[in-house]
Amino acid sequence: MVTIRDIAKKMGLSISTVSRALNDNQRISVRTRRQVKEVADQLGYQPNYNARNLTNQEANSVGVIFPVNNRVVDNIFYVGLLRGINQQLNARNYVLAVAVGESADQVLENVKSMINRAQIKRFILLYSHAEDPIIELLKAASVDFVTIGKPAAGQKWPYVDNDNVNAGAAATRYLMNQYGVKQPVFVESTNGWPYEVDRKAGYLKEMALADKRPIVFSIPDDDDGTLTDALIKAHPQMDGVVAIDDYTGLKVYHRFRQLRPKQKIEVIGYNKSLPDELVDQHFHSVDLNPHEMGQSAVQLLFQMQTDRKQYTIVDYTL
Amino acid sequence: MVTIRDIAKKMGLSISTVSRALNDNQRISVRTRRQVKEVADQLGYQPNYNARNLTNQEANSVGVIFPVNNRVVDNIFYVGLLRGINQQLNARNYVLAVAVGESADQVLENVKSMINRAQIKRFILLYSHAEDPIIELLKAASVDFVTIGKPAAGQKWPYVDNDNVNAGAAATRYLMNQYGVKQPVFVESTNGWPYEVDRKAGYLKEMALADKRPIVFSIPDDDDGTLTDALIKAHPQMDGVVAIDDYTGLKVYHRFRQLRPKQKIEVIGYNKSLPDELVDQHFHSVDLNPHEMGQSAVQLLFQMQTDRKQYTIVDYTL
DNA sequence: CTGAAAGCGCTTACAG
DNA sequence: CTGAAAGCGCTTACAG
Repeated sequence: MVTIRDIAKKMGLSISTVSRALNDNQRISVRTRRQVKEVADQLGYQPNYNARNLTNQEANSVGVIFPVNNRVVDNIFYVGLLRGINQQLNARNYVLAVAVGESADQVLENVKSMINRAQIKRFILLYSHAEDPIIELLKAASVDFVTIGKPAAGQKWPYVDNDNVNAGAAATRYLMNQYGVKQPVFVESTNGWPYEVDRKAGYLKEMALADKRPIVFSIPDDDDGTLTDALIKAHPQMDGVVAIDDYTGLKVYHRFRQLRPKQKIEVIGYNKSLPDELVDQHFHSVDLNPHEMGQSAVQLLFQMQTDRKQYTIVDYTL
Repeated sequence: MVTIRDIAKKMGLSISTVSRALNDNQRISVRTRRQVKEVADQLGYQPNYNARNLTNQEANSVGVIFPVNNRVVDNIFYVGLLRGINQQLNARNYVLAVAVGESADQVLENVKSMINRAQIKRFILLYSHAEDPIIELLKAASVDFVTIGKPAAGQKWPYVDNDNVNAGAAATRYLMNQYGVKQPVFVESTNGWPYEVDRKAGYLKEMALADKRPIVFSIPDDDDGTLTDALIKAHPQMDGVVAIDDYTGLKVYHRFRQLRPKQKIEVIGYNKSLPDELVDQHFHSVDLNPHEMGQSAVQLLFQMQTDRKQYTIVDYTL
């Protein structure tokens, strides 16, 4: 292993100078800096992260925290985020460390260990929940973090998100304009996540603009189909669905097909969870561009101290 | 931050003794060990990983490497693996570091940096490809690694896998016995991955046992449907499909539905990529238990030096 | 513009 | 059974 000591010896400089040169310290002459870097390259020098982190009292890692109890289809979205995040981290010579577990306690322990033992000072949460013990921990520890998804009303922290009000309106418009849907229905869960509130607001706005009566289904995630069926039956005029996500959209679509096999319906969800080849042509999805969201999250995380910038909005694609 | 020095001072011991006691060194009396640990707990001592890693010349991290160019539906499987892996890593006070990128070169650079700068000595590959430059790098660097999926014929390294021959036979039997399928067809890609070879062998074995004529479709991943359609048309008697994976299975299922809407068909794929609520009741899937595979991968990775154990077989669920 | 020295928090060979 | 000391590879305040 070649160290800065080897470079120093070879060049007849002190290790202080070599260290400073490699870090582009202004106090070292441009010429020396260039020479040191050349020799470093030539010797195949690679900085030892553990040594640097020990001195800096800070790891060059970002902790990426997964939600507990997520749906498997959402995993598709998370890996998109991971790719975007890691692309930016690599460019900064940072390492992506993952915190994921079966229970909130497991993840909490994982994150504690990242903070206290690994000395990780920056985190990205792949979700945004109100009253999350992880968020409390991160705040208490005074480390930087960014969430994917904006915080609930009354909370405030840096985040990356889409413009969900617009995305809700655009999806509604899409069904009406592209597919001639007369009576789109909005389907939400009973969780009331911030993005649900916003997409619904967009739907309601668009319905008002089109002078149509809005219809909202609130279906718990664990509904076995009974409630979904009842709601479909209660609204014979529905011919389109704006679903809060692909999972919900596909569930409603399937129930609808069972109940009214002959009748036409267009459904749109969010997340682009499945490629077009695997879904029916009447099922659509808004792409939230996870790769770009991931990249933006890192950018936000690394410019927070200087900018105090609070959020980034990423475009959706329809 | 409390360090071993603080514990030593408080107890009137040397830091050597404290370090040894915390590491359960036999040379320290059981009594002292217990006392040191008690005081450590009481003070809220947390070991500094960067310091330890610097001394040990080895990071307490495992690099988890994603494939390039995977299909998005496979992401579901990868996150399952990640959860299994991290559960075992947390128990060992290890950190999960991810290598993922858009191109083989990006990932290669990422892994190089993990080896040379972060001093990571153990890796898990979430895939198993022949002639992979990453594998070559890991071998050349003499670090330990385990792949998910067995190596191609002629290659040899430690891995975790299912018994794919059995899984191929079981899926074929399942269609015939549970759903009365008369003529199951096997659909593979043109990639020839080891698991394809094995699942096909299982299918062929089962067909021979049942005294039926095997039919194999080889469809390139990028087929736009033309070849799939042609093959379906050429085999009017097919009433069941054993597909190499869920992606392929769903594609064939959709084409079949378009071509012969009235005719009954049962399809089975692999990976349990989608929850039951989201797929038709005639679509089935073999669960490869990624969570367990991930756990086994870590166990194998940590007992390699002692056992020279070469692989672990994890059960599938049907 | 450059260097000598201290220090980050551990582990472990050597000594007793 | 325990301790003093060296060392892992960096960064940086202090000195010149």
